[in-house]
Amino acid sequence: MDFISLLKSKNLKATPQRLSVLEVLDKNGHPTMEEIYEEIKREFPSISLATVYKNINTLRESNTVIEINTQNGKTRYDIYVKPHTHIICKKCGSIRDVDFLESIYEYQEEIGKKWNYDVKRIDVTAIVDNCPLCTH
Amino acid sequence: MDFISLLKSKNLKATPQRLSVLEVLDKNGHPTMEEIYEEIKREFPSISLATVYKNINTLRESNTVIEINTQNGKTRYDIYVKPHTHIICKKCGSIRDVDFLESIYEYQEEIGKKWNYDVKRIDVTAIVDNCPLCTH
DNA sequence: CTATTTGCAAACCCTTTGCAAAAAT
DNA sequence: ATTTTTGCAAAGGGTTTGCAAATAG
Repeated sequence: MDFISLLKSKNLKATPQRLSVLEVLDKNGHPTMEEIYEEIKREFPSISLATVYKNINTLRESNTVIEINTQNGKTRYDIYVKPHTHIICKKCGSIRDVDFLESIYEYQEEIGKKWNYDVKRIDVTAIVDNCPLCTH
Repeated sequence: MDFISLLKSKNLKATPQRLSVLEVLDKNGHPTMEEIYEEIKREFPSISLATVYKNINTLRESNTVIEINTQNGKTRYDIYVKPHTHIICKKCGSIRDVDFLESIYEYQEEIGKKWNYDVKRIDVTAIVDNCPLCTH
C-alpha cells in the first residue's frame, strides 16, 4: 500500500513522522500509543509522544485508523483497510483479527435499512475470558 | 429484575450504593460515570465518585455491566442483560440499542468454533457519522 | 465475627493544549 | 507563501489507590 498517495487523497501532509505511524500500524498488530511511540523512536529519536497522539487523532478523523478498546484498560490502534472481526481477550487484552464472514455485511445493511441510518462501518468484537496468549 | 438476587448470585454484597448504580443503569440509557454519580447523589448525597468507579469495575468483572466506547471520547456503561446491537453516532456520541437479529448468534458460534475460542459475548456496533440527535 | 465496601484525598496515569520553530505543498 | 505539522513542557481530566471507618452477611 502506498501511504503517500493515501495521505494525499485525504488531504493530509506526508511527514516522515506520520508515515512512520502508518508503517508501525501496518507492521505491528494493534499497538498501543506507547508502543507506536517507542517503535518510531528507534529510527526517529526526536519524535515526541504528542506528535504520535496528534497523528493518530488526525488519522482517526479521516477514517484511516480505528481505536480498539481491549476491555482490559488498554487502548490499541489498527489501520482500517478492510473490515474484520476482532477477538479480544478480556484477561490479557490481546487482539486477534479474523476475517468477516459474508453474512455480516447483510447484517450491516439490514440494520441500516431497518432503523434508517447510513452505517459507515460495523465493528464486531468477540469477547473471550481466556486465550492461548494469557501467561498468568 | 431483582438486583439483590442478581448480586447474591455473583457473590457481591448488596450495598445501597451498589444497588443504586444498577438502578441508574437500568433506568437511564447508557450513562457516563459522571452521570451515574450525579444521579445517585440526588438521593444519596454522601456517595463518592470513587465508590461509583469501584462498583462499576466490580460489576464489569462479573459480566453484569459492559463498557461502551462511543468514538467521541466518552465512555458509557450498560447493564448486560441481553445482547443487542449498539448504533453509535461518531459526532455526538449517542448510543441507540437495537435488537440482535437471530443470525448474529450463528455468527458468534461460527467464530468460536472456527478459531477455537469460548466466546463469552459478541459486541456488534454500527458506526454512523450523523444521527437525529445531533444538534450542531 | 470476618470479609467486603465505603469515602476521602492524594497520587497517577493518559491525553490534550499552546505556542514558536520547522517542514510540506 | 501559506498552511500544516512538529516538539516541548505544562495543564488538564479521568481513574485508581491507600487506608481507616462503616457495613453486609
